[in-house]
Amino acid sequence: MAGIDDVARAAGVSTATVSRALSGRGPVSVATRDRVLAAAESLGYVVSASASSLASGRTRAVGVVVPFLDRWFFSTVLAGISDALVRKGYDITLYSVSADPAERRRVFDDHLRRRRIDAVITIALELDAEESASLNGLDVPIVAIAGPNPLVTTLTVDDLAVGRLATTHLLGLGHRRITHIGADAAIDAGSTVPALRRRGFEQVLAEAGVTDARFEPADFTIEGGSAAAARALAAPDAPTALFAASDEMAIGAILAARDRGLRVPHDVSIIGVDGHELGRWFGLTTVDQFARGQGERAAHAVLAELDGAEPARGRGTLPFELVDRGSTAAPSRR
Amino acid sequence: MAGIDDVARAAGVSTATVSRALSGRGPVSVATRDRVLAAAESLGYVVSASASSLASGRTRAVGVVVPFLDRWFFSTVLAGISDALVRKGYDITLYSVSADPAERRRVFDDHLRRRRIDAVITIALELDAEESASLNGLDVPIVAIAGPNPLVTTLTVDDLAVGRLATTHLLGLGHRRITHIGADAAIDAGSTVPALRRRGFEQVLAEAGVTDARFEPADFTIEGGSAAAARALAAPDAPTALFAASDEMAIGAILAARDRGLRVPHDVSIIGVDGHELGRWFGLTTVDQFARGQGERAAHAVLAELDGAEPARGRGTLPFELVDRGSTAAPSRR
DNA sequence: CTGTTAGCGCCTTCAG
DNA sequence: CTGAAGGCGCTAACAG
Repeated sequence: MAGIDDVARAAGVSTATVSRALSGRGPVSVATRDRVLAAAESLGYVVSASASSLASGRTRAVGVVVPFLDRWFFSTVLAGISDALVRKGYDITLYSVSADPAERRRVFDDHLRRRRIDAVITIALELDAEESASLNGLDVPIVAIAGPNPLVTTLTVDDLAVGRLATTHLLGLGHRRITHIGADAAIDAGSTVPALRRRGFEQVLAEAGVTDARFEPADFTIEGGSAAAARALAAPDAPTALFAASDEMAIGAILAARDRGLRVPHDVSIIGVDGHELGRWFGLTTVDQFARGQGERAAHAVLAELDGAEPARGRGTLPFELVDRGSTAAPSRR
Repeated sequence: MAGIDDVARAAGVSTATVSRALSGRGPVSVATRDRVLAAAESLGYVVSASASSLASGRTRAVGVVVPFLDRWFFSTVLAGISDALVRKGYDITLYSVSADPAERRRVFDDHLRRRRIDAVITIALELDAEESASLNGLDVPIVAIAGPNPLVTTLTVDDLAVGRLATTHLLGLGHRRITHIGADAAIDAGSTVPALRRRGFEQVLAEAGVTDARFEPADFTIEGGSAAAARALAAPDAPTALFAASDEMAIGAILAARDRGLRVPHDVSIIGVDGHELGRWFGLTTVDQFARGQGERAAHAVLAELDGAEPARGRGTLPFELVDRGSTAAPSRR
């Protein structure tokens, strides 16, 4: 494998000049640069990441930390990040943190601290104080796609508003008996994404004078959503509408409704959150949060900081939008 | 950030000893080792990946190359790989190659050659000769999860047998008019996964004396499968069964059948391939190929080679299995 | 078992 | 604009 001195020799210059020509840092005459580029090309020279990193402190890699790889939202955000980063010549180092606390600690205390990355993006991770500190200690740009976390720079959807939007939509159609399907977190857990969506739901209901804010816990899977919906719909005074905190749960709800012989939206309206591609096939009305775009935004934010931009302190705001595909309508009964 | 000499000083030994104690390579007395470990721990020392790689040639990272991140099969295999690798202290560097040939070349000619990884796993990539050569030139263990490719070590499902199994199942139920929904590749393209599944289909049909091997091309998405099924079912002499080369297409086919008012399996039987988790919700009969397990297998294969095992030359065989969930039955008409 | 001593391959002042 | 030279932080012989 060719090294930098092979290129230097072939181009008749010093290794310093090769380095400058190839990295674009420091002045090199056009003629020299072309000669170097040609030599590098013909020798198939590619700079060694470790040598370059060791000498320069830059790695041309971004770490991405996710809690799940095999769920739609995460792989879609990841795809967005990858697109944007590859285009700029960055590699992605993937850190998948499991539920196991010991393994999770190892990722933060060991893997992430190997100085292998120039920046970090976390996706929907609830970082505790220690983890936030550990990330900040890396001394690299960090962007968290997540609910607001005062400890790191975040890019976040206003999930309170998301919850309000979905609920307002149902209320506007005339629904009064509405069940929210969401995470089981204690509502006062405060700022987690599921808690915010739920609080938005309750706020709007309260403002409309609806005192009956129903709730069924579920785990953000189709299966969980299906079970939660089945429980809700089995009640004697069944809800006329379901608001699920994710599209996967909403799809589960649609399947559960069908199982009970209920037509959507005639017998029960269902709305989700996410913009899952599958939603289209179920005619699912949802609050789209443009997952892929979130990944791209995060990547751009991180790249900008690496280019010397001011770290976007605090919170960036991510867009969301109601997409009506027909799974909600006015209630046919009261 | 603490360096190796800080640890050496704190433990009262040389840096060489610290290196040996921490890496486990080379002899160190238990007492010394414990002292070093304690010092490292209390200083929060983590070895620098670039310095260590440069000196040792090892990176403790494995590259994973995928064509898509946001499709179920790929993210599921990736999750399997990640699980197995993280447990051994390896990082994953992700290379997502797009359809754009120029970008694709950059991944093989530039990114992968930065000597940032100790091994490579490719998922369902059809490598041309140049790309295979490029990978082999890396001089690291390579495992390709893919159709047989003589140029690199592969871990492959016998997709001819998969095609035969699905078709035999339908034939056994009494179907004779069967449409295969698969990739549009010319059948003689030979050894690609979709081509093999299709060939298995045609072989079994021919052996049973069925001369009418129907085919509809599609792109492995729900949407494509739906459109292909719609075309097939619109024919005057409509098929009584559909064999889709992926579960996503099979789900699309189920949706298309429903759209036409057909009941599955009463009016039309449908079988897929993959073991997609969603299949359960559609009662989809499929040939499961255990995607997550494939990732784990690949990771273990690569780790074994890194541990000095002989490269498993040639092809490893991956399991598959018919899972009957009820979307196939005897034809009700002829 | 442990310390000393060269690098690993490249980047980056510092002169020229 | 270009070259010389000293590290970047760690590992791997080689002695002892």
